[in-house]
Amino acid sequence: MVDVNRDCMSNRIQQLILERIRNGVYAPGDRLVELQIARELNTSQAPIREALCKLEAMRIVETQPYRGTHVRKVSPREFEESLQIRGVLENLAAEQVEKRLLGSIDALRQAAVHTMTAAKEKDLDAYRQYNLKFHRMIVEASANETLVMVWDSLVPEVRMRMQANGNTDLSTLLNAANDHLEIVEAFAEGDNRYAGKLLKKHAESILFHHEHNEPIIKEA
Amino acid sequence: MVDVNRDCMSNRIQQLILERIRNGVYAPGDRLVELQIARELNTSQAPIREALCKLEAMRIVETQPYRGTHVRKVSPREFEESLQIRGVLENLAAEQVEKRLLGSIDALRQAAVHTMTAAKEKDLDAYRQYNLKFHRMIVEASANETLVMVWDSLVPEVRMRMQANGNTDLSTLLNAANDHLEIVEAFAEGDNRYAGKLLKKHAESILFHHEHNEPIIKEA
DNA sequence: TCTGGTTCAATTATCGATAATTGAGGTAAG
DNA sequence: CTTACCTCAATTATCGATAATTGAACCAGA
Repeated sequence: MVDVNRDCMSNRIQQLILERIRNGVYAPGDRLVELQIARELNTSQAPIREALCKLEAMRIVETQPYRGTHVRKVSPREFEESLQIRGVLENLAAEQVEKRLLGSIDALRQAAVHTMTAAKEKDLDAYRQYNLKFHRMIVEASANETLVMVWDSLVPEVRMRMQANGNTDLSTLLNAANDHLEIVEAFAEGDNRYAGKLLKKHAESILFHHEHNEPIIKEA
Repeated sequence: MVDVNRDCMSNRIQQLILERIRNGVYAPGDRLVELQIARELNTSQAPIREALCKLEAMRIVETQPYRGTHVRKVSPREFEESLQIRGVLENLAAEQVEKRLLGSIDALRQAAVHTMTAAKEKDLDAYRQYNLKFHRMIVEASANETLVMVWDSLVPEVRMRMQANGNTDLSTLLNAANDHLEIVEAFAEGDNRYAGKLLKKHAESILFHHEHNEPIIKEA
């Protein structure tokens, strides 16, 4: 029995569904039937609806009146758009990173190193984890809460899309991990502006790889 | 009796509440009691909850478990953060605007002219309306749906904050409107890159005005 | 075959009632 | 006077049941 300890039922359910989408239990396009989940979790329809409502807000699922809720599909196009936007957001973040916040430069470097290790070992899960951590650390270091929120809102799409297609050949990962190391050093030298430019280029470079890599899964 | 014609109750209610927040019927910080609104609108609690859930997703209101929902207050800081982010987003948008989409260059110019007219006439409402239109047209012209969404998500905060404080002295508006005209001409000449830079500077300039203009209303 | 209508099961949207939680106010011990 | 502990009214979270809507299957007439 899966059980997350959170405040209200609806929040726990939200987490549960999110987890299932991550694990592929619910795949993009799948329909989520409220009463069905309710029965399974021994609750009523209400908390399920709320959970789905919040997930819709996160753009993880899509709901149409009287027609149900589906796990959202992220098109290659949308993936590319998100990536590009993340690029400029991270560029902005980097420029705003303050010295005092770079006390965590070692932690950042460590995350970067971890992505490299994961890339070499072809450990995709580990790569994703540390990649996410690396980028988020930078965004957080900007001390710009709104920026963090907006950035966060774009992450699920990227993750979902990465899950969906196989654009993860070794060279792409290695190049990306190498970018990370360069970016860390730019920060270490206090050249935030340059770090920002590298981050933007980093995003564009992944974008390039993606565009020239035929997606394995076709959209409907 | 206010009545919006939309599909489900919850959507209509969402629109209604949104309208009331815009009109100041519900002010920032106000608490929205579910059953109270339900009684007023002759519905049950459920659709109200859903409407509030969606508004929370839009970051118009804030909800804490068992502690209710309040109209969100946008701090000067958050306003500034949003503005800055909009700046880089619009910069990106401008770079992506395609020629064929600039068939609407006249419409864009018209919006810009309207902001100038409104500024001269000190018609704040009109200014807001055309300012919003002007900026959104550019973002839309990028043909980047994700960008439009992210940008949209930042607009309510700006509006709410503009409503809350009085940083609208004539010179600020006139300068801003003048920026608009310059931006249009950059687009007209096909120099999207330059237009993008102007847009970013435009945001920064408003930011500057805002930072050096003591907010009238203090935060709690 | 096609088009338009009809029925029906499945599902979402809404309802009215109940359980759970909070915050305010009171109260007594220290 | 303060702190910890109660009590209770107000409100949110959840429940079980019902109304509204959809989409598919079926059917009849051109």
